[in-house]
Order: sequence, then structure tokens, then C-alpha cells
Amino acid sequence: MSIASFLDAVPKSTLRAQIAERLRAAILAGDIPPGAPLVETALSESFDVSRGPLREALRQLIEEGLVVTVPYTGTHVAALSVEDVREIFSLRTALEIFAIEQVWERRDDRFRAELVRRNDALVATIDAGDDRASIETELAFHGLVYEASGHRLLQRAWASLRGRLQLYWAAHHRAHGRRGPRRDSHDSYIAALLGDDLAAVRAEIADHMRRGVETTERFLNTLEPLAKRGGRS
Amino acid sequence: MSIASFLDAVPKSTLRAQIAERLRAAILAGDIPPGAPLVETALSESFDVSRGPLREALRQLIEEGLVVTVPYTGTHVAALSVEDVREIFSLRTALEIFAIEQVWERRDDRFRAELVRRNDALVATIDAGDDRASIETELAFHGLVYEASGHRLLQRAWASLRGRLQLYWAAHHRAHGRRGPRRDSHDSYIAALLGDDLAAVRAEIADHMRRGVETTERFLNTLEPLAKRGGRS
DNA sequence: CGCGTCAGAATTGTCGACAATCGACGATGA
DNA sequence: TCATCGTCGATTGTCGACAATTCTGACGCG
Repeated sequence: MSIASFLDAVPKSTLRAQIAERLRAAILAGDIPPGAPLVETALSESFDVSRGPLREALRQLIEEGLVVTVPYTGTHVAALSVEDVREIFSLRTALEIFAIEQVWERRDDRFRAELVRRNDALVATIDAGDDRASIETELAFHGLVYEASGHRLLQRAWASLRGRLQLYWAAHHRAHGRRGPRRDSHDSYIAALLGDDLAAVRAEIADHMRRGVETTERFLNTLEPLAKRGGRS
Repeated sequence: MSIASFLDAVPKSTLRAQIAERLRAAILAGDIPPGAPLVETALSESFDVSRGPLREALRQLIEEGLVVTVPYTGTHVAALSVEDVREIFSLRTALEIFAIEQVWERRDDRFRAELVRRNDALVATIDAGDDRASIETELAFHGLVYEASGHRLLQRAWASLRGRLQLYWAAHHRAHGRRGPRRDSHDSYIAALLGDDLAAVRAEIADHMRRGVETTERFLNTLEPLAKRGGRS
């Protein structure tokens, strides 16, 4: 029926899921910048669907923190504030430490091998200078900890945080150009994870997050002006 | 317009919000038991609204983990498994410890006073033997830690966990009758929180959650049969 | 010149009908 | 008897039109 399903290689599922996926990708890629209005009628036309599925897709993105809406007034791409970013990193610290504790309890041997593999992939993209790919491989690298925890609720929490992180990085990339993850920070991170000292791992994760906030904090205030209206999730 | 808004004392807002609120209340009160089917057409009739807002309300409850749906097939009230409950308590341990750390960093004097006040309210309902009220005051008591953290993302995470907790307690209450929170467990909990030793607070929270799981774990397997289909969130 | 008021437009909210899909049941043939 | 296939009922998915609300900007009044 829909032309869109032929134009793009979205195999098949409900329209709601397809629209949500494509809209999310557009937002996280920075194609639709933070603060930009998302008008339902316009979007439904450009995606060639009715407003029903589109609204439901928007609701989902609202839950993910990528979109903000005000009843009867308007919908916009979320704009993160400085405090939002601090919250993301601080909560992520707690979650990631909890995740690694779960992993250690499970003693899954495949974890270390996969960790090394994903780290290699991450290092490769960093060395190649591919900023966008670096962000993706870095998320996959950290995501392994949550996957290996076997904790479904924790994985949901991580997914929620990951979306907001991507939104932040997209805005960061737009504002300052190429500036992906750094090698040295991850070298010490993976070194701690491969070691045997859980306390050291906890400290390293906290340090890792602290570095993440510190090295980007000076750029954060330049993002603020984008948060005209709302910005809350 | 809608008759429903006159029958019940839901002041005014979007229908989606009203329906979500009423459905959530019905589920958490146990009026609609875990595993029960939620047919959109039937619900839209009984609430006297069209299926549009009702579907969006269902989507929200799905996000909250209270409802499960399979495309083109059916929607049901979520049924928690034993593993789900374990995950809820373990993640809650990590979040609550993180929350109390945030509270300590803020050094808000009003926190202790409000904590004592809510503890009194909790003790009053427990002594009165009011099971449902005890659950509510206990949630309000623990919720204070998250509110006082000033961490909005953390509060969202807590809201997500709280809904699932209520669902669990509702099922528990249905299966085994009156069995609310216990005084002794909370006496040591608040005692630690009012003290000055953060390490002791961490340990007490972990113990508190462990007690919560242990004292209920023997009943958990009796809940399992309810989880016929899905049960995942 | 400032300020309240009030159309008009823009946007989201809601509705009722139709289409697509899935699961179960029974017919049919080997 | 059993396996297979088709049909039917139930449920969710999708659509287009209409209603309610909010924002904006122009206009008149003091």
C-alpha cells in the first residue's frame, strides 16, 4: 500500500514501528535538529501515512526522551540542557557499575572475548577518524556490559539512556564538528574490566564517566541556546 | 463532552491521560488481574471514548510495563515472573543507593524532617492494619529519597520501577490476602538514613531489598501460573 | 502610545469506518 | 485416523474527516 515501504528498505512490520525507527534515525543523525518543530500533518504527509500511526510513533519517541510535546500546542525535538547531560552521565555511572557487578556474578566466559572484539572494532573506527561510526561502536562496546548482565529491566534502562546520549552526541557533533570517543580513555576502561579487581572496575567506570563529562562540559553551554522551549523530557 | 468525565472526578485534560490514569488504577488495584485480556473495542465502549485515545493510553501502560501486547493478536495485563520480581528488587537496590548518595551531596535539611513525617504516616497505616494504605505510604516513604535527589532522570526510572512494584504487590495481595510492609524492617531502614554513615546506609538499603525479596520469594512460585502468555515487558 | 480584545490560523485531540492479520475450527482428502 | 488446507470470527492496524484548544497578530479603545 504505502509507497514509503518501497522507497526505503524497511522490510515490514507495523507502520508505527517503521515511522518511529525512521524518525528516531533522522533525529539522532541530526537531520532534524533539537528544538525543531515536528508537525503531525506535515510528517504524516512526508511519510505517506495517516496521523494515527504517526502519533503513536511520536508517543514512543516522547517516552524515549527524544521528543517533547505540549497539548494542543506543538511538538518539538528535545533539546538537552546542561543539567540533563550531567544527569545522563551520573545515572549512567550507577547503572554501568551495577551492570558490571551482575556480569561478574554470572561468570560468563564469552564476555571477555566479546569485550575484546568490540573494543577492537571501536579502536578501528577511532583510528579511521570516522566520528559517527566511532559513536556507534562505542555504544556497542558499552552496551555489551548491559547485554551480558542478563538483566532485562536494566537493559531497558540502558536503552532509555542510550537514546538520550545519542541525542546529546548528535547535538554536540552539529555544534563542534568531528569529536568522537578517545582511545586513551577506553584503554584504561577495558584494562580494568579485564582485570580481577571489582573495586578497581567501579572506580574506573566512575572515572570514565567523569572524564566524559569534563571533556565535554566546556562545550555544553553553547548547546543551551537551542533549548528555547521545553527541553524537558 | 464525554459522560465519563462527569461520572468520575477526573477534572480535565486529554482523554488519553484520563484513560491511562483510570486503567492504571484499575490494574494496580487488582480489579483487572494479571493475564486478563484488554480488548480495545470493549474498553473504548466501557470508557465511552473512541479507540484512538484508548490505544495511546495502552501504549503508555505498555511502556510502564503494566500491559503486554502482540501485534494483530491481543493485549493483556502483564503477569510478572519470578525473575521479573528479582530484577525489580535488584535494580531498585542500585537506584536507591544512588539516590541516597545524591541526597547526601545536596545536604538538604528539610529531607530529614520530611523523612520522619512520612515514616510516621507509614507506621500509622501499618499499625492500623490497612494493607492497601500501607503499600501507598511505603511507596511515598521510599519515593522521598528519589524526590529529594533532585535527579529528574532518576525519578523517571523510579516511576517505571514503582509501577511494576505496585503490579507485583497487587498480584501478591490477590493471591495471599493481607500482607503489607513490616515495621521492624523500616525501623532499621530509617535509623540508618538518619545516621551519618553512608556506608551503613548502603548496606542497610541492600539488606532492606534482600529482606523484601526473601520474605516474599516463597510465595512467588504461586504467582507463576498466571503468566500464561507473554509476561514480558 | 500602551493595552485589552477578539477574530483567524495553525496544531493537536477525537471520532467512526474500513482494512489487514492472526488463531481456531471444521471440512476434505489420503 | 490423521494431516492439511481453507474459511470464519475476533482483534488490532490504518485511514480520512471533524472538533477543541492554543497562539498570533491586528484592531480598537482609553
